[in-house]
Amino acid sequence: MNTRLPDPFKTAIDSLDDFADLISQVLKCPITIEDSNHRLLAYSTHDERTDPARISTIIGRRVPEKVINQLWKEGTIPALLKTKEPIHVKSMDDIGLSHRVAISIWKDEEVLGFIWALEIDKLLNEEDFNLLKKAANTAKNKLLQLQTRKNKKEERFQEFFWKLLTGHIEDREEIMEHFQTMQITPASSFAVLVFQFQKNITDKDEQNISYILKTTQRIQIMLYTIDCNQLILLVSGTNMENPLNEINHFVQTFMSKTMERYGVMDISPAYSGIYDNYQKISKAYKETLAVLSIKEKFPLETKTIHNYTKLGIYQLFDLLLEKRKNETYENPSLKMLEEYDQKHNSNLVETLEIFLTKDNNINDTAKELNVHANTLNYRLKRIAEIGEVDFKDPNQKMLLYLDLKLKKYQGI
Amino acid sequence: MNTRLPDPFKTAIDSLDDFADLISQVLKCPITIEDSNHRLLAYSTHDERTDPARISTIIGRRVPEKVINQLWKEGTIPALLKTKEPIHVKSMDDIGLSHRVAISIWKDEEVLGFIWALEIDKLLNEEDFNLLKKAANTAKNKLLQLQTRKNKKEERFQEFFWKLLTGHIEDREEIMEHFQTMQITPASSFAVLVFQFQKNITDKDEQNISYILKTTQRIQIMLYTIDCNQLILLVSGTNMENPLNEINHFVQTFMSKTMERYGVMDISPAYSGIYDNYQKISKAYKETLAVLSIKEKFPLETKTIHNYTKLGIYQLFDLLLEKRKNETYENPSLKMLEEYDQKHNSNLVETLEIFLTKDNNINDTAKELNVHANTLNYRLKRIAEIGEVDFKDPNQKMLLYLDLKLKKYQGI
DNA sequence: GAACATTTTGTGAAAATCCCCAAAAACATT
DNA sequence: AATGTTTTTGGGGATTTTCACAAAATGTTC
Repeated sequence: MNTRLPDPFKTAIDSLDDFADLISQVLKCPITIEDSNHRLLAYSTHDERTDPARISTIIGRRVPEKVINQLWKEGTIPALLKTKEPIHVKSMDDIGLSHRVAISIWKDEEVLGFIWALEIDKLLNEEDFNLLKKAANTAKNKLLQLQTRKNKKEERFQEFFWKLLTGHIEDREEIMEHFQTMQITPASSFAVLVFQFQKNITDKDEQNISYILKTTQRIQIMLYTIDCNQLILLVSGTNMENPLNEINHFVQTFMSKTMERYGVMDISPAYSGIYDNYQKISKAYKETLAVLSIKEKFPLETKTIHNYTKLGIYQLFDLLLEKRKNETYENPSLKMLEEYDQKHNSNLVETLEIFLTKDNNINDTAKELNVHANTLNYRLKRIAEIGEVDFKDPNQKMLLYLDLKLKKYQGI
Repeated sequence: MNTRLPDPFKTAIDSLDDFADLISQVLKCPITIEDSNHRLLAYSTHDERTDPARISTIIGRRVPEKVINQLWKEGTIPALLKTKEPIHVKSMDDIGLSHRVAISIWKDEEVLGFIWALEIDKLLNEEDFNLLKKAANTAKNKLLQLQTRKNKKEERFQEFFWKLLTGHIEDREEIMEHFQTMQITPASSFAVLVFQFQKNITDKDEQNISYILKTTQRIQIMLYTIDCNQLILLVSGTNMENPLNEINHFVQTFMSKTMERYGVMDISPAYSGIYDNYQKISKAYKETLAVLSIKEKFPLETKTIHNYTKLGIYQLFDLLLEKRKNETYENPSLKMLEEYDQKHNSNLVETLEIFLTKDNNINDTAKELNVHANTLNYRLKRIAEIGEVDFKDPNQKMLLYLDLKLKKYQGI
C-alpha cells in the first residue's frame, strides 16, 4: 500500500452493506457493489442522490441487461476485466447512466466483483482512486466468503439438476420440495436447452458462460450445468405467450454474445419442446440429445433446426436407421434411379431429393439445381417413368424422401 | 348300365392315350380327355380332322384360358359340373371352337375331368351319348390313379413351399435343387402373392381356387398353398417387361372370377415386391403379411394398395405404432388443433388430414370436404397459426401426417 | 338482441404453374 | 462421320393457383 494516508477500511466489517456505507462516507458518493455477474451485493444508503441506472439496479437486484450490453460494447467491462485500476465511465444518457468510477475486485487472476462510485457532486481525484483500490482489496475477503457459500449451494443445485435430467426423481411432490429448498420458483412451463461446444468447456469458459447466463433477463434460467462440451439449461420464458420464440431469441443472443465477447464459435444449440410437467425433464433432455444427434448426422438439412418439435420427420430417423440397418431393404424406385444415373451419368436421384426437400416446388428446386424449370419438369417426368414414382401419392413420396435421406447417411 | 349294347370299353387300358384312341374309334370322332383343371391328359391321334381350339389345347397341353372363360360365360362348364349327362356345345367361331359334345368324369360328387368329342363329320346320336357315358365311367379309374400320384406330389410341393416361406431353406443351391426335383422351372424373378379370404378356405373352395389357378395362363404359378383363410402363391410374370402389371392384372381377374363363378366376395389381395433371389422368399412373404396387416388397420386409406412397394410410408407404420405406444409423445401441433376443434367445434384436424392425404392439393381437398377453395385456404391459414405448422416445411408436414394417421388408428 | 369475433363464400386480378412445341445441345451407336 | 436418342433450354398461351378484399353467414358474449 504505497499511500500516504492510513487505510480507512482496515476495520471489522460486519455486512457488505455496512461496508458500502463506509466507502460512501469516505469518498462522499453513492456506492454500489456487484458480484462478477453484475448481481447487486450491497449499496450505500446514506446518500439519496443517484441515477436511473442505479435505481433499476437496486430494484432489480442486478444491473439491467441493457446497461451491461452497453458497457461491454463501449469497452468499460472489458477494461475492468483487464486492469485492477479504477476506471472512469462517462455518462450515457440513453441508458440512464451518469458519470461514475468503477473498480474490479480481484482474487489472484479472477474478478470477483465490482465497486461502482457515482460522481454525483464531484469527480474523484487520484487520492480517491487510491482509496477505492484499498476498498476493493478489503471487499475481496468478504466476497470470497460469499463465493464459498455459493459454491456449496451450486453443488447442491448440480446434484439436483442431474437427478432431474436422468429421471432419478420421479415423484412430483419430491421435485417441488427440492425446488423450494433450493429457493427456486419453478415456472409453469419449461424446456431443456443444450449448447454443444466444439471442445470441452474449460473453467475459464464456464466463468464466461456463467457470466452471460447470470446477466440474462429475457429468460428465466432455473438450473444449469456443464457436461463435457455441453452446457445444459433448464429454462422458461418469462412471458407466457410464446415461450418458443423467447427461447429462440435467447439462443441467438447467447451465441452472438459468446462469439463477440469471447470469440467462441460453432456452438450447436438444441432445445426440447415446452412441458409443464416437471416429471418430464428427463424426457425433454433426451429430446435435446436427439436433436444434437440428428444435427450431427444431417448437418446441412437440419442447419436451422434447433428445436425438437421442429425436427419433424427427423425425429424418427434414429429409429428408421436402426430398422434399415437390420434388413436388406432397398427402395426399388431409388434403386432404378440410381442405376439409371450410373449408366447415363445423370443426376435424377439428386434432382428428386432436392425436389422433395423443397416441398415439391418446381421453381425453388430449379434454382437450387441451376437448371431451367422445364428441364426440371422433364427430369421429373423421367423420374416418374424410370423410378415408377407417382408424384401424386404422398405415401410414396414420403417413403422415397425418407429412404433417400437414410441412404445418404448410410452412404457416408 | 341300362343299354342294349355291350360295353366296348370294358377292356384293359394301358395308357390314357390308348383309351382316347379307343373312344375315337368307337364314336368315329376326335377325342380329348382333360383333367378337372382343363389340363390335357390324352387325345386321340387316328383322326386328323380337328379345330383350332383343339390344336392349341394339344400344343399348350391345356385348354386356352380364352376358351375356358367363354365356356364358363356361355354355361357349358357350369352345366358339366352339375350333370353326368353329355352336353352339346355349339360351335363358337370367334374362339375357334367347332361343334362338339362334352361329358364330365365323376367320382362320387366330384368332377375328375372331361371327355370332349368333336362332331366333325357327324352329330352324335343318343346311342353315342350312352357310349360316351360308359367311356366316362371307365376313364374314372384311370384318372383316380393319376390323382393319387398327383396328391403325393402336391404334398411334397407344400412342404417345400412352406420351407421357403418360413426361410428354412437358406442355401441357394439347395433351393434350386429342390425346384429341379419338383420339375419346376423357377422364373428369373418372382413375387409372393396372398389372397386373404373372409372365412377359412374349405376343401370345396380349394378345388375352385385350384381350378382357377390351373386354368390361368397370364402368369406362372410356381407354387401355392393354403393357410387358414389365406391362399399363398409363388408367382412370376410370363413377360419380363412389367411383372407388377401382370400380377396386378392376374389379381383382378382372379377376384372377378371367384366372384362370378363361385360368389366369393371380399378377398384382400396382397403381394410383395419383385425379387430375383429365391433366398428372399421368406422376406417377400413377410412383406405380403405386412400389407395385409396394414390393410386391416387402415382399410380406407389403403383400399387400392395391394403391393408392398406401393405401401409407401405405410411400410413403416407397424414400427412407428410400436414406438408411439411406448412413449407419451404427443404431437404439439396436433394437440393444439384438437383443443381448438374441441372448443369451437370446428374440424381443423380433419381438414389438415385430408389436405395432406390429397398431396397438398387445394382443389381436391376442397371438393372432398365440400367447401369453397377459399374456405380451405382460410382454414389452412388458421391451422398454420393455431398449430404452428409451417406448410413450406416437408419435414413437419410428414411427421404431422404420420402422427395424424397413427393417432387415428390408436383412437379406434 | 346488440356488439363483436370468427368463419364461409364470392369476385377478380396478379402470379404461378402447366403444357405443348421446337430448336439446340449433348450423348450414344454404328 | 452419320444417325438416332436423350437432354436442355426457350417461348408463349392456356390453365390453375394465390391473394386481397368484401359481403354474408354464423357463432359468442354480455
